[in-house]
Amino acid sequence: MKIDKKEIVEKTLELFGFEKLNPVQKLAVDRGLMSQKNMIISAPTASGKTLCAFMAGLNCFLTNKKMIYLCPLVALAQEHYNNFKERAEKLGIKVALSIGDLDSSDPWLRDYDWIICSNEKADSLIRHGADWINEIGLIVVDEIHMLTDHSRGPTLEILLTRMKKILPNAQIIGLSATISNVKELAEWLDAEKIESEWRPVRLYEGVSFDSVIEFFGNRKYDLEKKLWHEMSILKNSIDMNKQALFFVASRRNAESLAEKLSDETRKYLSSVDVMSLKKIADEVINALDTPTKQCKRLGKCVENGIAFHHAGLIGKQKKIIEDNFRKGIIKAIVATPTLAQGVNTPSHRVIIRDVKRFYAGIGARYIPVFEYKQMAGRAGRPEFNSEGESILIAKNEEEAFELAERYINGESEEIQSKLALEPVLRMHVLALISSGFVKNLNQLYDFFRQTFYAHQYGDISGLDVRIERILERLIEFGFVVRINDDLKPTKIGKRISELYIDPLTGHMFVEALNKKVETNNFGYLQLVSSCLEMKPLLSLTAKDIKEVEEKFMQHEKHFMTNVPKEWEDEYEEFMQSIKTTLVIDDWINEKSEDDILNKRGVTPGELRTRLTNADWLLYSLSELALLLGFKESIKDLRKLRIRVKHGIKEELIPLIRLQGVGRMRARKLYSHNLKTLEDLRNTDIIVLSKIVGNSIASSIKKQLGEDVDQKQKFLEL
DNA sequence: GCAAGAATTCTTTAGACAGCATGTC
DNA sequence: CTAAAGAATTCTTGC
Repeated sequence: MKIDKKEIVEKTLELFGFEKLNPVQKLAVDRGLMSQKNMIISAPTASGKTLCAFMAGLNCFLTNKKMIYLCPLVALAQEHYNNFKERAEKLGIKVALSIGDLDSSDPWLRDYDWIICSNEKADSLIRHGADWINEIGLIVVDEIHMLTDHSRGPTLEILLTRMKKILPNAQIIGLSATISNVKELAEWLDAEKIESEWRPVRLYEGVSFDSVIEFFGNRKYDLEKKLWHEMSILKNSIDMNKQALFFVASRRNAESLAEKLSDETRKYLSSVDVMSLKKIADEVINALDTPTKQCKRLGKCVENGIAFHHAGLIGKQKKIIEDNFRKGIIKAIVATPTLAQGVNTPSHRVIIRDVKRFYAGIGARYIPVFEYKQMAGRAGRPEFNSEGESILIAKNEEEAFELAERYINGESEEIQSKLALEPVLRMHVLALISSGFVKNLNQLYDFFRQTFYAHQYGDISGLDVRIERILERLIEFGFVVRINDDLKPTKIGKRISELYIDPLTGHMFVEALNKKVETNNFGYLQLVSSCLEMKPLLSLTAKDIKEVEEKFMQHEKHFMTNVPKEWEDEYEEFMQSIKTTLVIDDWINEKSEDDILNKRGVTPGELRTRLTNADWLLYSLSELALLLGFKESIKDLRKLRIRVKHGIKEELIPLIRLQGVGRMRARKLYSHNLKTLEDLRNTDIIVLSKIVGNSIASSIKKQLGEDVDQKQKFLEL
């Protein structure tokens, strides 16, 4: 299908199945969306900002340039990818998804027109100096308000500053939730400011207290007095045949509320629901090899139509829940704040129960208005209703008014550059020098004068001081060399930047490798567990302490990091790193997943992220060992990585290479005295089938280069 | 003497990006 | 500038 510039709007509407542009989209088009104007489009969730990006993308495609679409979350990148790919391909546009664990290098991206990636991936691509970057004509920044995030905002800020410099002619479109200082941001990017409060559904914001839900003059519901508060709201929702999405402050709260609610909801389910829910519950329970306590608990809730949702679940379970909630089979979700910023899971009703959250060292505090708006914004499903309701839960009338004043009438906080925070700054100063983007002191300081930070605060002398301090450390670490005013990366500095690890971690690795200790796997794992990248560390509970102390004594000689004394501040953290090590150690010694999780009080999702992180860090460590010539370490680390990846003891390494053989099957083969590929080759396929089943057996034989057709036929008879 | 329920103490606290080379049960 | 809720444990009460 060919397309002309005049048809962009028309074609886009057709592809998405809309009649006409909505007010936000129309405004953007009128103000120059298709004439290369930079723009910040600030509008509520679900107001169709993505469509603007799509149109601009088409426009860009017609000029033979690439669009890069930046997302703050991998899950969002995937969602947009699916959304775009299906439609854009009809117009001959090639869409690619580039995220961390999917692919490494970039050359293949050259052949694509639209590249969807996470902010960090884009940063990494630039660090590696991908040549196709110059072909970018449009940069779309989804959720550009991420700029204000403590931990990940600075990366986005640096990325944008850099892209602006490399691609002075590219169009930049920032998509943002409603924020109060759009103007400031727009000025920085030299962009047109498009602000709108338009929503596809009307949002009623209310408060619930004393058995009523009050929408302040707009409407009011009376709740059943005999029920407890949350239940009465849910009952009220179910009576109207509406779904409910509860937001609470912690995982524990999410699980316990879901469980309590589910006890009572089963009586409101139809027999059709019961059947489909049973099926979903089974899926959720069997998402892992052996169901864990958490899986069972979730399954039990789902059976009754309610799910909890938080980061302790694995991706598969989250997806099942999100999908079935969208389909309307699951009636309610109790979630932690993840769901407010993640994939699109709208609900007719959103109930915000906890507005206070614990901040380490400070205690419980009110969450920002911005976060409230994000959660409330999830209310309303355009395809079914023309309205949505968000409800705050208050204990009494007094609190109800207080909450309404603070949140419903409140204005979202301004976004603020967090660039001055040292850990992130450290990483980016090294990256700038490593990629040769900045060649001397002048260029370095000059670069930071073009950031949002400089634009926002004007005075950047404070920042300069920090940069200076960081530079000194990088030189001290041997990652950067300074000759007069020229700055050059060292080999190791460059590698650290490419590996995307914190320079402090890099330094710790180098020191550890140089430290002449007789280490072992436990030592390596402890080293990796004490990295910044592994934080937050798994918490140490009363029942762990004994074993952690035992291991501490047992491996005292093997630690590659500095071992703190009991009275030192670092001691606590050190013990936590041992706990994390313990969990990984259990895993590579083939403890069952369920055992590990139960015994250590860890959730499946947590275990998964720790293992991925450990693998990445072990890889980085081995790369540094390679660069520094520590041959022994490289060998050890290679083996260790395989073991961490698959959760196996060393003896299974030869078997794990086979496709279709994981930790379970490898162990099974081994226990039948089949210990090497040679053993397998010498074993008859019929014998093998008895152990691992027909299809795996023939797959193994095929992989070993044997023609199995004949015997396969025999087996089928 | 015992169990239900009240009172008190203890415990814990959201989330998730990146490298690289191939394929879990 | 350091809170709140759930879980576990102990205490009280009523028979």
